[in-house]
Amino acid sequence: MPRNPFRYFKTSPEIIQLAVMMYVRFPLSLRNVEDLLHERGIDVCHESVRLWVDRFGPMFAGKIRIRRASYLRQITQWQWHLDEVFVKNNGETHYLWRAIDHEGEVLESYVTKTRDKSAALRFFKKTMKRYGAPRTVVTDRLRPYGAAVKEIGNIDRQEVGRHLNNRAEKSHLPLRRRERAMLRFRRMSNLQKFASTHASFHNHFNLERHINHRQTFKLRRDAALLEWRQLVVG
DNA sequence: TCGCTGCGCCAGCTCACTAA
DNA sequence: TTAGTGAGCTGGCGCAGCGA
Repeated sequence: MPRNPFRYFKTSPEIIQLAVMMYVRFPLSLRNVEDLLHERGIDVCHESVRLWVDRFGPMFAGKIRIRRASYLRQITQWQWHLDEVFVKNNGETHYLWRAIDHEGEVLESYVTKTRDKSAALRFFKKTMKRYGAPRTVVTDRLRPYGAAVKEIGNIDRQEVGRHLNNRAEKSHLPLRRRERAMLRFRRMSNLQKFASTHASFHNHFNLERHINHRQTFKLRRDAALLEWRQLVVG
């Protein structure tokens, strides 16, 4: 029988879940979330929100990943789009590697200090360990990708093109918005943890509003919210 | 023991002010 | 008009102390 992770917390799991969702999903600061909860008659300090996000964010993200696992197994072997983006971390430049599938689902996020062959190789192996080998890999012209793909033995599956990888480039935008709201990340471990959590939340709540009819979008939004609320129960 | 709070620190950003 | 500077603000982070 697994222990209830909320057993010591004085605040109800529903409120904790709401606060975590607000902070991770939307570009809000800890103090913004504190104010919004206060508006609903919930009095907590911003530090409690930080504690909850740190403790329960990865837990919720893990549950989302487990629930989407069967869906991901069906589709993720089609095509991967890989891209890396630099992120300032306490003044130092780090690189956030991300793998996106052909439907815009964020498969993996990985933070490294360098942008070389070994970093690309680690990222590849980590992603393939979780999802298996893709049919095709789309990358930009960054050389470490070619070297890593060659070492893995998938060179015939790599597609390189200036505009082919727009899907991956565009997928950075939500994280960039979030980063701007946070002003910066301070620690590499926090960046890695937040990037993974943010990706899971984004996958769950990304309902492709722009390509669905309003009615379809509303149904999918209700379903996502219902599933989200069941995470605490399940 | 552990959640929660309050406080202070640090780094980055914005904007008003000043000098050239 | 433009570039440089510094004060003030914002938000993340660390930590000590309180209370259940």
